[in-house]
Amino acid sequence: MPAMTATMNLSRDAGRPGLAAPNAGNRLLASLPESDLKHLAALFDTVTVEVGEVLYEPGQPIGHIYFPGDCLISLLAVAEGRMTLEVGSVGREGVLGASVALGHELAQVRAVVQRSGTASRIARAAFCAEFAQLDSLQRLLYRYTDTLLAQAIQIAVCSRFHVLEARLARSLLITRDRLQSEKFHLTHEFLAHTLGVRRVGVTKAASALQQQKLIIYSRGNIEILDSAGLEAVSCRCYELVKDAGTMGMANVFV
Amino acid sequence: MPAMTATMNLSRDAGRPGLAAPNAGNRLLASLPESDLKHLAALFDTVTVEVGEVLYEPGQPIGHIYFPGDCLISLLAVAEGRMTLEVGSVGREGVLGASVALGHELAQVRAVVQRSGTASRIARAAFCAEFAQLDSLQRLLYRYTDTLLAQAIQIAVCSRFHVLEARLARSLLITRDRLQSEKFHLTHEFLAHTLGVRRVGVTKAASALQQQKLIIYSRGNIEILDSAGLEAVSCRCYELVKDAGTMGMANVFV
DNA sequence: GCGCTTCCGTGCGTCACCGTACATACAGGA
DNA sequence: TCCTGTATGTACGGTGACGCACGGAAGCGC
Repeated sequence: MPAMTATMNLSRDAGRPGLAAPNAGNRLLASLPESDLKHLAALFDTVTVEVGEVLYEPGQPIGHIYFPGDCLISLLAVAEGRMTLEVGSVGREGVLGASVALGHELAQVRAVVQRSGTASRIARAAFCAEFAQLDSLQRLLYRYTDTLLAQAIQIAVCSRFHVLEARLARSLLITRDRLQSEKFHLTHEFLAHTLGVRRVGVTKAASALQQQKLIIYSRGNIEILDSAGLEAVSCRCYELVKDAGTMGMANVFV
Repeated sequence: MPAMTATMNLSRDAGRPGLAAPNAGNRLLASLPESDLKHLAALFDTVTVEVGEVLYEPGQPIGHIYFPGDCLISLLAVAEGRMTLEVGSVGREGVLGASVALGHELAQVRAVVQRSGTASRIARAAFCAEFAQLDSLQRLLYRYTDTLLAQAIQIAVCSRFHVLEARLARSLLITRDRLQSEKFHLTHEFLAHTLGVRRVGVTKAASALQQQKLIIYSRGNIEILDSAGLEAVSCRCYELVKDAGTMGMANVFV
């Protein structure tokens, strides 16, 4: 059982110079009309979240809605016991917990910080009130929820039909895309949770990828050596999820 | 390879007496404000769809948006080859293809008629135009998309972690709830597609359920004998999906 | 009654992944 | 330097599902 600390490091960000927007770099918020954005600004905190932090737990009430800046949140669906499966991830293009505005007060999935960073957050009551009034916000959230659905569907088929090695390759490629870096930190243990398999399973698959000189890793520090080769062994789900994650947003963020 | 006929039996329904609403009994449409509904009425056709009919195919452009009346549509995510997995189903409480209004012109999943019946449909262009103007419509669709997401997530974990027998039981219970009947027609072949397994796998699991006197079946005619017993062998996903499908709609359809 | 299609049942070898247990290796603090 | 925790590697029997193939049985049209 890994250490998923539930501690919370908050740091109020009282308007840095050069940072015009009151958000922490979240693109969903940034694409709101200027007037709506100003109106919302006062209701937001900027917080810092750390790797491993658990923001939501299934069945627990949602206290705050998060608009990630440079952090990355992993959405883990939880079956009984310690069996989990990543059904999506939320970065600066998205939002976490928006469904409270539709009446779902309890979280359905576990939300774990995959990369630490900042996020703008807003209390539930305030968010619901604003949601009811701002059509621009509703529209954005609808659009984003639709892309989450597309992701979840693709992950469902993928984890049902594709072998672990291909799924691991896909997962690594997606992580690379999101983090914009060929090197990142992910232990086999963490990957096991996102892929819904045993840790040993990840070790076997990862070691196979390493023997093919596609990746190299040591104590959680993973580096992608051969991006094209990795795509070759990965399933097509990579491209599908990748496209769904960006294309859906295309006509919003021009 | 089963017969999934792509034929299309259309039958224009020019306003039956006693049928005040211009929809075919769809509750999503019914919950729109009267004024909006009247405005939409002229744009809709009422069509009849038959079991096995394929309304959408992944990667193919979406021509019409369907608001089911008494028919039931199964959403099958398709991996390469003939591997499919049901990620949700759409009845009178929902809508099929609404995501075109968000710019997704191509279907992501296969949509197959599971029970024949009527549906109100509208052409894509007309739908997009209305969507842009009617806030009430956007709001409803957002809410429904959110419940679809909840379903898809639950199905993803379920098909990853739970054994076939439990998943089959869950699937049968959900079908019963949707069809409001202890008896319905579903072949092992069809179930195999929705569960993402071989037909023989379904036969084995179904035969196990039959030996436990939970169900009885013959040539596609399935009857649930012991509802409680079936719930016992099914996974908890049944209740979760069931709740998600109704509770999300609670404060709309009072 | 005959043939055809649909639907269901069974058997067999293979395989990916599981659960568990144990071993090694590196890292950082005391 | 030791020590403890984290991270990774290996091994082994078990099993649920796979792919394939074939057999039987029930309905339907002719």
